Amino acid sequence: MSRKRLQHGDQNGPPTVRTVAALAGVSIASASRVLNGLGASAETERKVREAAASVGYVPNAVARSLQARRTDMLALAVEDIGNPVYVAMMRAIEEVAARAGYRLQVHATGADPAGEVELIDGLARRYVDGLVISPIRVTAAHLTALARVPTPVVVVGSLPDDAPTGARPVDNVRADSHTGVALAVAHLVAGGRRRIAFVNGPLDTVPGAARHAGYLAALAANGLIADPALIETGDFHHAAGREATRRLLDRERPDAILCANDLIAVGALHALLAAGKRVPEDVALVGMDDTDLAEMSFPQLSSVSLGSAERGRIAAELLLRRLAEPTRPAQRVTVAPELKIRASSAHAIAAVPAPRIGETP
Amino acid sequence: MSRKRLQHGDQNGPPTVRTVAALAGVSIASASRVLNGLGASAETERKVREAAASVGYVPNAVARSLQARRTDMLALAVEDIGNPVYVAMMRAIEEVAARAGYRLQVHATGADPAGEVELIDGLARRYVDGLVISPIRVTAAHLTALARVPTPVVVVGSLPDDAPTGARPVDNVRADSHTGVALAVAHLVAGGRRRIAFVNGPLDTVPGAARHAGYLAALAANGLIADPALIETGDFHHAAGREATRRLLDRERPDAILCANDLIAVGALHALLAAGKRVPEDVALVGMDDTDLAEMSFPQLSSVSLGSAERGRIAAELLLRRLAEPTRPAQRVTVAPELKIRASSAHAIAAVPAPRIGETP
DNA sequence: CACTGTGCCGGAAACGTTTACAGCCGACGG
DNA sequence: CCGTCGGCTGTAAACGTTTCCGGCACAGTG
Repeated sequence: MSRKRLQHGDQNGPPTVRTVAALAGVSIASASRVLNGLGASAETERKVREAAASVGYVPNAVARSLQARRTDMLALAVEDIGNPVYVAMMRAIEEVAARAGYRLQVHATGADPAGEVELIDGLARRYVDGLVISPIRVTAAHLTALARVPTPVVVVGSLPDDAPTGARPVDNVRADSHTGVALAVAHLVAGGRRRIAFVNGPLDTVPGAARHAGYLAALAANGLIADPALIETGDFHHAAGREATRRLLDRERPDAILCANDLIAVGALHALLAAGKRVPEDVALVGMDDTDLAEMSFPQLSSVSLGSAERGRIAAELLLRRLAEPTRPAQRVTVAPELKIRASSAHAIAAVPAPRIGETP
Repeated sequence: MSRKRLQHGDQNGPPTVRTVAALAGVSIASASRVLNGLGASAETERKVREAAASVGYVPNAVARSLQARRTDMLALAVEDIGNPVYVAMMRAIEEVAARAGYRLQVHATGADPAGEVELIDGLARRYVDGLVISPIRVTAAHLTALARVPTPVVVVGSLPDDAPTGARPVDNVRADSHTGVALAVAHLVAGGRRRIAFVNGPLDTVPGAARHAGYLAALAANGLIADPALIETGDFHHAAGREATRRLLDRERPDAILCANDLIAVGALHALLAAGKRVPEDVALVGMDDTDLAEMSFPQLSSVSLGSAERGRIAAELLLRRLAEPTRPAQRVTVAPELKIRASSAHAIAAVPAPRIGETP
């Protein structure tokens, strides 16, 4: 089939600005100007608007993007878009983005570092104006990729302090797990608990490592000695939390359990109730992240909010700000943790504000 | 500032295919061909690859989209991207899309019908190749928008049967709430329950209406008479479920509660336990959607799976299929419900397969 | 030796916008 | 009466690709 290429005059496919211009009897420049609300005479304006309406003209976003060199789209990359923490983050980011006229694209990285790096490198294709990424492990490859990428990126989660702040400034928003854990431990101690177990996720992840360190520090700050037998690790999910707690209970008699995660905590609650323990009378339980799950369990779960939604909101705002102002210095924001006390760890003096770290009892 | 517009020869901004071509000493056509793996002599191939590597050339996705008239991007629009049902759906869609080389864009519509219609109409801007939308209420405006949109759309959820299957075929995947409710009721009846209450979401939503009708029909099929006092409605969330159940318990003595939703069911569980009821001994409890929550509550929650992930997967596949084959006839897929029996409704004969609807005991 | 394929190559058009620039025309001030 | 100015307008370039098509060199065939 040797059909000639379509010429401009043809009336195929959706109407373009030239269709409108031709119909209105003006140049495409004038048509474009009217359509964008720039100056034009009343007469031209009328003709163009009529023509556009009559053919149902809608501007093509891709062509506009090419010319404007912006896509009005942001991307979010997290390990698992089903994890409640990331869901909260995503929701906040979507909201900020939508309000600012940006659309949001999501990527599930599956915690594959190679895939994450590929994604970062892919930004050079410029299909997106900016990226929020929350890598669960940060490798050297991440850092070099970040240093050479031409598109603004905000990293949610800790970045090594010696990160090469390459040519491009990378904004960073992080949780303060360390203080968060301290709040929880102080609260449990204030409730008279002394054998405080800790069920953690993998130690080679950013949050796993931070929470482990925080736990040890908090025990010390409260004059307790860390007993390795009270520490269990699994992954960050619910089934792992249940198993880990089961192992723990077979071995020890903790009077409180701190979990690195609400998912783990819900699993722990399961194991505790199944073992006939009363919560909080026999064992107090505290989770982290303060996801929706915390309010949904019974008894309701005390949890340390690390501000997932807040971090998402801030990350999105930093990204927008950088898009507006590409050369401003890189910024690091740490959001303060907050302990939400609920039934799973209630005690007589629950109403007392959690003591500050460093106060030895 | 009256700086002259950049001319082609300049070496500003990121390298383009002309940069590469110039560097390799070939035409842009040849450069493009090599870069796309089309035919070229070994010599040309080498020169172009070297040039591309030396300047770190990366093709611009927007320009490519403009020329190819496709964006390799799909969109998902749901009321709330935080709702576990939609999260499951989104996860499945993202996976199918990613595997096929598409990216996924998400929109939270906030159940605003006007916004949804605007979104559908916005597809004419062609910033996306296809859309999966799950409107919680379907208005006439939705239907007319669907009929005129130039981009493939898959609707998840029921569509009126008399929907004008406009010029464009709209694929449709739906849950079978009706049968799902029937499974749950039959199971409860088989466990000896007779006063089966129903806590529903709003009746003017697609799922609310379907589940209500299913409940009435299932009671009738099992020879029970519907007691309006056993029916409560709220919204589809956890707090509403708790409140509704509280009201119900103040008034009635149900021996089972069926909830339109796992979120509602978790709220109901809360109210039951807080009221000192034993679950399932005093009151059996069954939710719907079989979200992750069901496994996380204690006791674990029986739930009717309506296949959210499955529906997402199918919707994505239908969309991809239609992109490949735009003119195939519209397809409607209904996914079969499945009752997952867990502790919250366990009974002596739980091992017996749920009786089929229509069998009167 | 003339003719016809066959591969490669480069020029240029096309995708659908926005916008710099120059031209035109009427008004207005000197 | 002339110069300038300001408002509109149209031409064309640009954003960065892909691809149609014509041309050219070379090999193979009669």
